[in-house]
Amino acid sequence: MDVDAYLNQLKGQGLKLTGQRRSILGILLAENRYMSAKELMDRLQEEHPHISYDTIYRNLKVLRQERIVEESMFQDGSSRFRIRCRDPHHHHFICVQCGRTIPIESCPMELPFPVPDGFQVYSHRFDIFGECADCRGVTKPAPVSSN
Amino acid sequence: MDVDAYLNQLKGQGLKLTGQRRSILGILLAENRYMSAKELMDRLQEEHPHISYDTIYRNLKVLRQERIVEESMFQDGSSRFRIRCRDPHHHHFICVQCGRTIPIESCPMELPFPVPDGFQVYSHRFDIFGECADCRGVTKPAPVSSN
DNA sequence: ATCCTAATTCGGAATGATTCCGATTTATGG
DNA sequence: CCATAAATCGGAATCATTCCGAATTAGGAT
Repeated sequence: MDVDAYLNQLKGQGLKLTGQRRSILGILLAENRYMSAKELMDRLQEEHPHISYDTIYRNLKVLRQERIVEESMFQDGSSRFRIRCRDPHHHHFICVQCGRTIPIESCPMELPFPVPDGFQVYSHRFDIFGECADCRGVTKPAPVSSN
Repeated sequence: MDVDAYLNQLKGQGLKLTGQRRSILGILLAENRYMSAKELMDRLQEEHPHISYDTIYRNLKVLRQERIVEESMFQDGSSRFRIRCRDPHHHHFICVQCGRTIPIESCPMELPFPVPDGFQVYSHRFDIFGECADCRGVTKPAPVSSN
């Protein structure tokens, strides 16, 4: 999927296609991994020297509402953002170094455990944190990240 | 397990048994659920009107290192703390209202999925967020959830 | 091409959780 | 009761995130 498809979706919602918005989308699409707001800021300043965090967070929120971006709270207490996976699964191996993600081929909700009486489930999360082959400097060929 | 057992463990490490430390342990043991630093502050001020956040966080860190307390990053980006479960499992239904936890009777790591080549697993997390029967004020069985 | 207006951006201030720091106090072994 | 390392306190600092008011801009209508 390319930037234009997403831009069209935004336009359809009456949202404006600003340079900042294009850049945020472009970076997230190119990187295809979890990024922090600060990482985005550093990259965005190349093209938009005066961009503010407000703009970054505001756009990330819009993109999240449009289901283009997904957000995950990391262990350090800050959010990371990435282009949303098109696949239905929602779980990843996550490299704590580079933010790369690799899909997990199953979902724990498939497991047959009992839900407590009266408990209303809203959401769940399942993530496996670690270090990817590249970041570990392992000699083997690195698995290609996707999704 | 009572407060004294934990206090002995701390004493064995050359740590001092201060009133603040006792109170923190006492509250966490009595509540037996995830609590925020602020919740602890509110409760602690009853006995220690001048206690500081520094003291709370410092003690929580010590207790975590002693494996007495466990910490979990919640979705709002702030940490919650609770007395560590003695059971080996580490997954919970978590009520987003009151912080109550109910153990999940399985662990997703039992599932047979492949680990990517060269990926070194450090940790994983699996939590199911929702609302418990008490907080929902339910008398009846709950509707079935999804996801 | 120009206008209009809602959407967006900007910079800086505000917020909230958490940590740091220097000065002071305290638990505990001897 | 002393010595001293451990712990506390209050307030300042930090970091991620949000808020706000004023200024700018994208995009449809004229």
